[in-house]
Amino acid sequence: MGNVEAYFKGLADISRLRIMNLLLTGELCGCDIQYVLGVTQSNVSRHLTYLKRSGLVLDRRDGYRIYYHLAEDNQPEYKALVSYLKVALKDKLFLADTKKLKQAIRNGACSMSALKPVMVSAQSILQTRMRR
Amino acid sequence: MGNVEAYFKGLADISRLRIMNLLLTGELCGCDIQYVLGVTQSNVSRHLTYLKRSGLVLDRRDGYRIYYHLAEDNQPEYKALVSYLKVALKDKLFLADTKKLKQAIRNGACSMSALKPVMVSAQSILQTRMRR
DNA sequence: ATACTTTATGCATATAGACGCATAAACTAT
DNA sequence: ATAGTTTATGCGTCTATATGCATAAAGTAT
Repeated sequence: MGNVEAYFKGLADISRLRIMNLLLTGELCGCDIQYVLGVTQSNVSRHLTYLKRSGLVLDRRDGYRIYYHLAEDNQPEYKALVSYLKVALKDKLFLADTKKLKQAIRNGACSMSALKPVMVSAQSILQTRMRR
Repeated sequence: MGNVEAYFKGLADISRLRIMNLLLTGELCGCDIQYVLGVTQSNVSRHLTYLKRSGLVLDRRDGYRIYYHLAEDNQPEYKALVSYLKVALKDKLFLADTKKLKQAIRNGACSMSALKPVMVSAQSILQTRMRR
């Protein structure tokens, strides 16, 4: 499968578009993404696997967290795609997600807890809520 | 479904990417596209229906032919997408398709037969071949 | 009317995608 | 060791796509 086809298949889903929108703001761990999207953990994991398989996203492990980021591929195809996404992801849903992410980070969500170990992560809040 | 999501779903298939690549060169009827892609007529028709439903392609009837063309949407999202496609569709397959299309037109394929009614269309050649 | 060209669609089938639940796996912390 | 946090995956289910064949539908031409 060619790169372009893989890219489009990777982006042909609203959840994955929302994830890409969040990753445009920088590197994130899965629990941050789960918190913003409000879906199950397995759902986020599978979409991230799909994005990695499509060549759109890379990851790195840090402790028990895995941080995901855009592929930063040097190929002009990829750079042009990222430019397009920045223009295209302007719907209410995407803006709301970005806002929610920023609030979560301000409130000491997952991506901040490396600096503030006392804070609990976004996912742990979410899972506690779900158990009730 | 938002525009962007519909666009990506519309482009998440190699046949539809090949069709978009051909339409970047200008308006075409279905039989031209069928000839270049070398697939069945119902296959082309269904992919074109999908592209129309996604808002990527429009059509107009002229006699018993239907001509398909890019949507020429004024929305910046769409213009940026077309710009991206022009950059991204550079693989061998797409270049070969474009070349084959130009040869077919030179040889009096479907899209030329309005000017040269004596010529037979690309599809009629193809269907005759298939019948044998 | 009839034959011809082009396009669309009903039907059947096969594959891929999306989802939640439960659980495993990787790693940390005590 | 044991408990906790985060991520991945096996399983079942449901929906969406992709495809070809045959045929209908729309329009042309004689």
